[in-house]
Amino acid sequence: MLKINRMTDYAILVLGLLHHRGDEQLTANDMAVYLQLNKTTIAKVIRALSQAGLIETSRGIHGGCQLAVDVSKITVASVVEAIEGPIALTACVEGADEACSVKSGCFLSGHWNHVNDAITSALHSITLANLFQPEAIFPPAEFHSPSASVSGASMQKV
Amino acid sequence: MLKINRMTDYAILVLGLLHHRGDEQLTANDMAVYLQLNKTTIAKVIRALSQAGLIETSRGIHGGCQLAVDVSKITVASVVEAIEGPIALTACVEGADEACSVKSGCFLSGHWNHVNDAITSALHSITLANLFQPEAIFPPAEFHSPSASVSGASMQKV
DNA sequence: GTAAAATGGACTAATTTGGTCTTGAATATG
DNA sequence: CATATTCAAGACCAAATTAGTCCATTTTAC
Repeated sequence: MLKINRMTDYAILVLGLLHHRGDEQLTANDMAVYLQLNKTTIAKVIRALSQAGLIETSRGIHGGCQLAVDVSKITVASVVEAIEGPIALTACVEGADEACSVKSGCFLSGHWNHVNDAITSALHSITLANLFQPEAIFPPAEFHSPSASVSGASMQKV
Repeated sequence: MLKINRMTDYAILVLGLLHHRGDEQLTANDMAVYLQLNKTTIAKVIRALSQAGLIETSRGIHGGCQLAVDVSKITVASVVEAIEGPIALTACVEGADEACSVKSGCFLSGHWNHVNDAITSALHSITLANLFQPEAIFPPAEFHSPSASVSGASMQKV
């Protein structure tokens, strides 16, 4: 269905929140409260983003998270890959973890790569800076936290 | 996960088979045998493709299916849309059946459209003719039917 | 009228995804 | 050093989605 899944959606909300808060270190708990999501769910997202190098985390009593990279350098593709792994629509795409078992004889061999490349470059061409409208994001007066079910970025089937 | 789902995969196999057979009318049963899939599953795919106008069907004792449009005119996007409905990655995209409930205040409002447009145009830019390599498709000597599980086009998570 | 074919809907099973829980490891503080 | 806090990691269960099957209906050629 070519849908963005919810965890990726959350990841974008998390990155948006970190961006909004600038240098401030936020804990998983802070963000869970703001985003009205479960703490461990946010923790999962944080871990994935941290492993992908998009955010920096520190443990301990004054630990928390910060953006490791400016939002203008973070593409939608990198967020998707951080959460969902390499972008590969089908088993026939190089780098997919489940290789096509009819490799040599497969009449689509190599051609899904074109489709996949097209998608990937489309996702690479859009940064989070493009996605976040600075003036619209997180109104300073009152922080209108989008809940999970009404999240602006919430995914759905295609 | 940005994956192509299995039904869409089957649809592409069906279209590939119809293309290979040229003018010949094939029944759902014929195709199910060739593709080693269940007849009713293929029937479902046929119905969707027929409703989308990509194939022509005729009922009755000598009924069957034929391509309604040349493969050079069929884009990957049109197949995806035929099977899965309008391409929309998120709830915030115009035309999605589940409207974003924080519309006015949503800080991502309108921006998912960019992502969605990028994906959609990527899928529109690739035709089935691009996808099928005429010389590699369905070797004339013996028809090596790719089974469901080993389908060249089989989907997987991304 | 009968057989073969698509149509359509309902239902069940399988898979995937999301969310929760528990345990462990790191770190600042006193 | 003990403790509280925080991220790390994996196991697990629940929910949602997708795939597949079945059955009855309609259409059409013979």
